[in-house]
Amino acid sequence: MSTAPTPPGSLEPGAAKRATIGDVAARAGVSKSTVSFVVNDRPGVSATARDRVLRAAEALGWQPNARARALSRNRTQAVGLVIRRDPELLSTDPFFPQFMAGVEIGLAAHDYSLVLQVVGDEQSERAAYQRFARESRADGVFLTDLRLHDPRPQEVRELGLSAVVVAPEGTDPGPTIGMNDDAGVRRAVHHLHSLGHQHIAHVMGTAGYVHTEARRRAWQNALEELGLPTGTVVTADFTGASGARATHELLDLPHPPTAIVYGNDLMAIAGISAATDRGLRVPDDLSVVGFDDIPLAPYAVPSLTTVRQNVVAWGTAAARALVALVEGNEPPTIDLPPVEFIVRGSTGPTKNPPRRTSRPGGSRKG
Amino acid sequence: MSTAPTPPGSLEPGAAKRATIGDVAARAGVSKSTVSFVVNDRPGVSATARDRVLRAAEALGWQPNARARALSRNRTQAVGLVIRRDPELLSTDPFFPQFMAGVEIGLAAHDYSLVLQVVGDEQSERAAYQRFARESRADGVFLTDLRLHDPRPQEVRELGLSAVVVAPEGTDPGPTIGMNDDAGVRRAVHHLHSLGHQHIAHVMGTAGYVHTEARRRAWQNALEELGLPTGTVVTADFTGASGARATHELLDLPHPPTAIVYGNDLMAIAGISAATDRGLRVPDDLSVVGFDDIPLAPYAVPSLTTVRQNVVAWGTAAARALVALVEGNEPPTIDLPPVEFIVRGSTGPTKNPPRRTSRPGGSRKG
DNA sequence: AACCGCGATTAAACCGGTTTGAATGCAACG
DNA sequence: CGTTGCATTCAAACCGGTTTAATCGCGGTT
Repeated sequence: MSTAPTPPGSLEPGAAKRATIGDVAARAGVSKSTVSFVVNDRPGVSATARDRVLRAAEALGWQPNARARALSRNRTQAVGLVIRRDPELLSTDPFFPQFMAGVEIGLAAHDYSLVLQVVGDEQSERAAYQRFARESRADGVFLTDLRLHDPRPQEVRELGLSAVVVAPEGTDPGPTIGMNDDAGVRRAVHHLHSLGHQHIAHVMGTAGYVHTEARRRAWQNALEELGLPTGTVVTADFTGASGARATHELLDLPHPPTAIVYGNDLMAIAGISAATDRGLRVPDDLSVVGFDDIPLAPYAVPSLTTVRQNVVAWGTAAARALVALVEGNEPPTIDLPPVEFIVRGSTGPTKNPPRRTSRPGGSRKG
Repeated sequence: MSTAPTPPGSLEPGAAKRATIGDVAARAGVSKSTVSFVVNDRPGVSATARDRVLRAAEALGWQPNARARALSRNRTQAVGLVIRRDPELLSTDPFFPQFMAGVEIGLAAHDYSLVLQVVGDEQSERAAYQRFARESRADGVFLTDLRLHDPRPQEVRELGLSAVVVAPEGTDPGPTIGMNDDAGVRRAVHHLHSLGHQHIAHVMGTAGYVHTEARRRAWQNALEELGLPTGTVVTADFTGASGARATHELLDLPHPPTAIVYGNDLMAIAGISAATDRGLRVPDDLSVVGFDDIPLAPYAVPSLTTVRQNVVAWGTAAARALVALVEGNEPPTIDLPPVEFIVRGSTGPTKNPPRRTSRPGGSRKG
């Protein structure tokens, strides 16, 4: 080993302290103001001066310090995202990773950063927004997982933060990004109907969320459109365990459904597992439709028919809208790709008349 | 209640200028320095003065402005995480969400923020670290997904960033957080051996990653320990498609394995799907072991035997270590929970002598 | 009475940018 | 030739904290 001159993590000797705007100004033979004007593309700088400044900045490897800039501009040039999730759902939920990836794409062109906070409960969530605002850590925030009568849009705006709500248009008076992804549910029900199903049940996700309710309503409306009798709905909470439980509940009914539309893929796959445990075969005895099209969906046994929404595109659109909002520009017109309905192996024609099955004894998953 | 000029909650979107340290000082009848000393817990302030300051801050709802503080302390009080992922893997990978959640827990006590950047390729990744450094957006970074001979630890330190490497101890000369999760693979092989398996193959994740290679080596070493013949290994890339492909490849061999240990759950579940498509039954004809214990693992059909590591705890430990590093404190001693090996339905005794099967015609998943 | 020592307190400099208002140079105009 | 107008340029104030060095107050010594 060498005579390791630097303790791990400390500044390297090579890292001479970074150049400042003053250094650049001195080298270019102009004032700090002129340098500032140049880097901010403001008029009133001669071509020669601009040239000298750029050359000097280049030579010194200078780039404006975001900290100083944030202070004097009173803007952090960062947006915040608060993620509230059950620990279990956190690592399966396909929404956030994709949304974040999309946000980065939308932010990339504008030199904004994304500040993240993961919280477990509502109280911490509120504290997170307050912190973004009070400590000036973000100029604006995304609001996701909107609930019915959600107080957050109002609250964060009172904190002085710009906000973009990620939900179908009309959910909130402020700017919203999102679309009626429940159109996918409608297509699912029509698909099942065309296969001959008459008893189509629904397993809902956590009650109270806008998207949960929207999916339930879409399912219900589709049944009405088709003149089918009112279906059975069971409330679950998006976890696998709840999906399995809800499935058993439906299959325990005197007249069990021949098809179930789930609020997400995780519950749907757990539903397949539950049905299989009871000796039912999917799709011969029971057809299953999920929602999300997680990467595992094609590899479920049988592969899962589901609904896919382009969440990355949502993220990009939301980011662009939020940046525009923060900077006081006109929000860009957004054009989101439509939802897709993907037919795989878990749906098929009704084959057998409903027959009673029962839950297998004692064994518990987990 | 006092006549505070800006009681919390009365903020109008536009107006609402927040109290500054000067306002607090004036209200408490002391200087800015004293206020600063109080909020930073520095000695040399009388109890009465401290009391008055705290009371004034409380009344004004004041909290130091992170932007100003960042500038004068030359420290942002934020740490960065760069996520590089294939789009497909992004939404299935259980690592990042859990790691991030853990990081938040570790950061919470210290008032640090987490700045995130999601990138697609190596070049953008490098640019992301440079940006963190040049624009002073983070004081330190986490380095995950370490590759063999990874240049990043060196590079980011040259940029003047503190760094904590998330990898088994000894992988890097600097501070590392992580453990030999490959011990789980060893237990998996022993488990399979005890069930009577002699032909245990391995489907590797993307080559070149430290954890990929560690798992392969653990599998190989375990075979040697048990005196079993050298097993077959196929390289895949952690995606479902690659897992299915690798599985077919193994089952096409003249002497197909009776058990396969996969580099992650996604590939393992895709492997079950592939085997099922060929008419094999899991675990009777083929035993399968995954890695990660994603929430879906219990709901695969059959449920998946796998290895679970406490990634949240890693995140917390990594965050604590990074904050200590940034602040020049002694890194805390870390104590990570051991990996767990979870036996479910996808592994069982060898029942049938290996028999030839073949891939089903034409159909493609997706 | 003059002096010391020391904790408490504060004025002022500083961090690195942005922004304002005034000064400068120069050409065109009356 | 004195003005005026315009494009450049820059010094200085400012953003809201932290930090340094000097000052103040006061009891105890000599």
